[in-house]
Amino acid sequence: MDKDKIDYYRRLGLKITPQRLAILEYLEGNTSHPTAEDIYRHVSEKFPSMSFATVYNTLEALKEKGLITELNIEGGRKRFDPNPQPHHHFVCTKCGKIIDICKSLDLKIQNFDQMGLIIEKFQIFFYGRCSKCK
Amino acid sequence: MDKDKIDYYRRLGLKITPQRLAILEYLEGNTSHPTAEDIYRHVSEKFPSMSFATVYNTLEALKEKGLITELNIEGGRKRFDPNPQPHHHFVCTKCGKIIDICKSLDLKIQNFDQMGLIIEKFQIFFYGRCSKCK
DNA sequence: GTGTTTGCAAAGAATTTGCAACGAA
DNA sequence: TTCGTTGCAAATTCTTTGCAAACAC
Repeated sequence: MDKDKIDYYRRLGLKITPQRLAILEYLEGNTSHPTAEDIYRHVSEKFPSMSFATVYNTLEALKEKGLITELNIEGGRKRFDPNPQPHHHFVCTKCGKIIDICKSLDLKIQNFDQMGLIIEKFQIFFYGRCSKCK
Repeated sequence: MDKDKIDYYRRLGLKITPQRLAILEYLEGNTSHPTAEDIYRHVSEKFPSMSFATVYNTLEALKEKGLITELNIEGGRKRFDPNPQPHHHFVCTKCGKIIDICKSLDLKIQNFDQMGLIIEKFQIFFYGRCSKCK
């Protein structure tokens, strides 16, 4: 990872340790929506002494900075999504694959103020069959 | 609960035990999106000997019959929603309250077939502030 | 009677915590 | 030097399982 990017993370208030760097590198451009375990397995190849606590720690820090999103999808475990642009998700009900749906979807979100609600963001989960499973 | 309703559940293939009845009664019309623990706490007042296994058992059976939906919302624990009509959810990012959004939302879900995806259903989570927290 | 459900206790998965040692800035 | 991070192990939290007894139908 280049210095500019590291400086960017630092300016956000993240201390950059080698472990964190490895996690950031693994997440960068990753569209597989990994679980904490996926991240642990991958990064601990490079840092065999690394613990889960560090993974969760780092993920929590990244979440606070808005660099990743936590996805809670049926199946229990949390998944982490480093895609910074607003998007939605398709979940294959057979194989479990999660696909980013990046197209912007027009949604009439008027009338929420009448209900006294202020919407900050919304997230859509589509469920169905992916091209391999249909 | 009246006999007709019980018969309805029986015809779905559910054996109706007193514990299950109590769970069904608790869920009927319930819009609080309870966790398994909420259900356990409430029903165990009537059946102090009841175990969590029975709660999870029953919820699993109801889920299979399509009578309830499982919601996975940030925070880790599963929530259960007995509202049978298609709807979406608003989650208050401050107090955690979950509100049903029952209005039908037009969503252009064309083009998914071009991506090779077959959509069975979709679910929208809105995040923001509720009337008390804004 | 038959097969399912219950309750218990124990196991299991996923995540979080306490704390001493370490290391980035 | 300072304060946040790491690694370890243990603790928590939430959910599931195995099995004998009880129960619905």
